[in-house]
Amino acid sequence: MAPKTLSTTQLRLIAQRFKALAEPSRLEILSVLKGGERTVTEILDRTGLGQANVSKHLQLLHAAGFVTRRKVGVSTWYRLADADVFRLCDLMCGRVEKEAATTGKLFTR
Amino acid sequence: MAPKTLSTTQLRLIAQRFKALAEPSRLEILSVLKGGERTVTEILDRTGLGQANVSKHLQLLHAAGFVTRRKVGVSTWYRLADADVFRLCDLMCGRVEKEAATTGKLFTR
DNA sequence: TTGCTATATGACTATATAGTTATATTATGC
DNA sequence: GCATAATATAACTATATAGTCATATAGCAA
Repeated sequence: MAPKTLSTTQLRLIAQRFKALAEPSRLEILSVLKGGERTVTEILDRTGLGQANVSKHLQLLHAAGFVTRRKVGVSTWYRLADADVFRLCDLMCGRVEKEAATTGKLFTR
Repeated sequence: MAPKTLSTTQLRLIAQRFKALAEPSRLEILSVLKGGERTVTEILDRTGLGQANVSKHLQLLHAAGFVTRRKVGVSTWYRLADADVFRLCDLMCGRVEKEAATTGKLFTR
């Protein structure tokens, strides 16, 4: 079972994973990967982000365990590691929507 | 129902909330609040963090909607806004534990 | 070999923010 | 009024990192 209090190390590890989800660009990349396994080039095309930038985001997401990858020839295919990303983002998205409902409406775009 | 794709604004709002959970000190504060409503001074005593630092973290957590507060006399009592923090942290904690199980064991402390 | 494509990485800049110190605010008691 | 306590905030420093540009690496084709 889970311990009552978390060690400093555990707090750092958990915070590090939240940080991986704490950037709009990375959330956008994950959103693309929600559609299925993709190459880096496909992610570039669908997000419009810079190549080096996407590559670094993918390294970070991989280090955080949110995506897996496999190399095929000259390409690298990335995919979501599991369904936790959905659960986490859906929870957060629900909060934002709920707040928008009380605060007023979400600005258009 | 949830939209298929998220707008830039929504991505920013969701990322901002993840960022609120992306710091060990804030996770520690939330962990303290898991034990119930607390004043700032109580949080200071239990975390050992600096006063100004805790105050700023609490402002941020409040702005992100994770905690509510009420003033009583000269004190401010903070408490968790809802149970989402548990769900989010438990999900992340589960990931860290699972990874620790495969990677090797978690370093002691 | 040369050239081309896909991806990764190093160097750099600009920005955000955690933490600290000092100060301001606000409520209470005398 | 004044003093004290609890909390918030402003100014500052140090560090982390998102983004960009240039370059490196690696596979494939001719």
